[in-house]
Amino acid sequence: MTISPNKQAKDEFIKVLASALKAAYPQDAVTGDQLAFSISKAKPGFGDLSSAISFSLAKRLNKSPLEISRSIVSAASPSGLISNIGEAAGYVNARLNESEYARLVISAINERKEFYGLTQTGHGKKVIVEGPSVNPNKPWHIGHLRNALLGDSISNILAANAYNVERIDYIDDLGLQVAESLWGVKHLGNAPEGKFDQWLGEQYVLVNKKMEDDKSIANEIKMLNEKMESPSSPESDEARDLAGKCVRAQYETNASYGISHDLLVWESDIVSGKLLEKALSIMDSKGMLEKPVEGKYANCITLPLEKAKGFAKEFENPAEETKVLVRSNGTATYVAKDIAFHMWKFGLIADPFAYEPFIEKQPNGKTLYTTSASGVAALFGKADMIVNIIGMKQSYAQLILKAAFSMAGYGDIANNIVHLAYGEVSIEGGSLSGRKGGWIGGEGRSYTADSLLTEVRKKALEIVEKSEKIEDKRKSSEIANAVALGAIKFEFLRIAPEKQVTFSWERALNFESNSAPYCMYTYARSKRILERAAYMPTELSDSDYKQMQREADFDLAKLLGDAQDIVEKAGSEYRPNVITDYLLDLAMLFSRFYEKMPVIKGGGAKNLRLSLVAATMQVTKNMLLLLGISTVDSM
RNA sequence: GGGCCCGUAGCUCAGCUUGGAUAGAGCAGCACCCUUCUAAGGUGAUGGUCGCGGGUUCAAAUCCCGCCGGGCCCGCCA
Repeated sequence: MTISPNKQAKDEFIKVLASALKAAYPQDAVTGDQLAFSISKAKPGFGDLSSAISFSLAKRLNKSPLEISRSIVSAASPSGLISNIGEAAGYVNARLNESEYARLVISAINERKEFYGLTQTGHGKKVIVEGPSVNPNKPWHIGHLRNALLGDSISNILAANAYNVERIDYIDDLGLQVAESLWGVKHLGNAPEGKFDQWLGEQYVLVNKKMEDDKSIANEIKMLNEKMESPSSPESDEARDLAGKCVRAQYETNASYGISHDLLVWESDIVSGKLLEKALSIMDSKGMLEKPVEGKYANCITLPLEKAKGFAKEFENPAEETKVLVRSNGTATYVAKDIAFHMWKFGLIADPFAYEPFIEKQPNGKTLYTTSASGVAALFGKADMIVNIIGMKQSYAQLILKAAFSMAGYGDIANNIVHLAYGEVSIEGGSLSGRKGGWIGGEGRSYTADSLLTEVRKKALEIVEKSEKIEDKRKSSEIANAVALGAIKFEFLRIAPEKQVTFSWERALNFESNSAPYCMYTYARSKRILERAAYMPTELSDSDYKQMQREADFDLAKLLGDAQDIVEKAGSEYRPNVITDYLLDLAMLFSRFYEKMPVIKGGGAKNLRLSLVAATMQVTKNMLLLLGISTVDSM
């Protein structure tokens, strides 16, 4: 496995520093880790890499940072990728051998192509990413879309870091929301029309309005919900059937956004598979549970939280010292089902599920499977790590989940559950409440994921149709679609997950700078250059590399050398915005290069610049793909 | 009462995990650049008490403590 050019340069700088330090201060050992830690990118005008090691040694050596840095520089002998060592204000600055470094970067990209930027960090460990788990009784609104896009991108990024990723979508077909919708379908007397999830979501809003006037409906629905919970009752079949229709419609949205999953897990299958009983018996055997016969929690099964006190601050002084897992009426709470589900995810409970295909062919070409009453056994679950893409609101519930594993003695597992808590999406002056219908919006524009795509596509098509660069007009709608998808995805993913988002049509419809279309545009421009030049990849000679100018040419090469480190960072932090930031830097640097540096008319530098253009294209494409965004050849 | 997240330019955001050199982008506004590889672009100028106050440190947007403002949670809802 190749290590990243950036790391290679850093390693060589460390070696140079280490031997200089040994010569200058033989008595004082400095570890490689310390040196690695001290190195960062140099500020513009100070070379390429900087070490702040003199500052951390100052006290120990009882010398000023300036003095130390000078001693290091005079003892240093640059070699390999490091062409020069200098000193400024206590920093030790290194300059890279431009030709050698660019050669390293360009040949790595030429060699690895679509695999350039990928890492081995995950070593094939299995990770389950769960999301978006939208209730199966309404269409996706833009908040669900944020969840789905984060999940999709994080899955891609983890896969790029050599994790074996399984994408699971949990379907809560037994919730009160489905009961309400089912009641509506039975009693409102409306016939389905249009996209089923949209229609069902509207019924749900109507039911909630009706409930405000007629309190008795709530009781009927509660009874309906209890019947649904008992496996193989007519009501449970009806609910599953209704939810199934809705999920199929929701997966049309999935497909239009180019998102795929591996498996649907239905809450009703968790119940009929007796996961809960198995989970409770495991917890009982660890002595974690209580079954009070009197008092507030009479006839419940509860999880006392005293033992969780050391696990997190939240449990030190809680309002409620106990979490109910099974209610006095015998039904399970959400947290109980989630604990059971996670025991299955980690393979602590033998797999009771049967599986069958739900959608034969998704955007990624793979089949979507579902848990079901009939079907075959398969290899799902048994993960080493779990990433749950779930809103910030559920932080406390996710914490109890982790604490439960910790209390059961599975500390490793508790540490391997990652809750990616993302901030809520709201709209200007309102919320996206499913119940109240905030997502329906007004004036013909709704806040569903479907409607967003339609609107953005319309705007993209207007612009695309004006473009003179698109020779084949039949391709216009295809291009507009790619641009619209890119714009939407980028706009969500560029914001750090934990931030709240207030949706704005103005920003959603802006395709300039800080956007996917900007990155896609630089790709299309590059593509045109290579076409015009009838570019064929070739090995560059020493004299080609000698043509390189530090500004623009080398800056670009240097940034291209960071791709692998960026992918690794995005993966370890579960932050797609690390990728969007990098892409913007790259597109910006390329745009400057494009303005400043003639490529085809670049004379002696033509070969080198063509290679740089091709390399930038490849890296842009690879990184956009991690966000689920595809490129177009012209726009 | 307790806990979690956020607060950086008029607006939308990076940077904070691991403290280091003049705090970076984009949008809006101002002045420019298409006979030259796609102007969805580029250049320049303008715009900042990094919420406030302490502390630690040679060095704080970054770490610690305390406030203030916004959001969320602490259910036999999911």
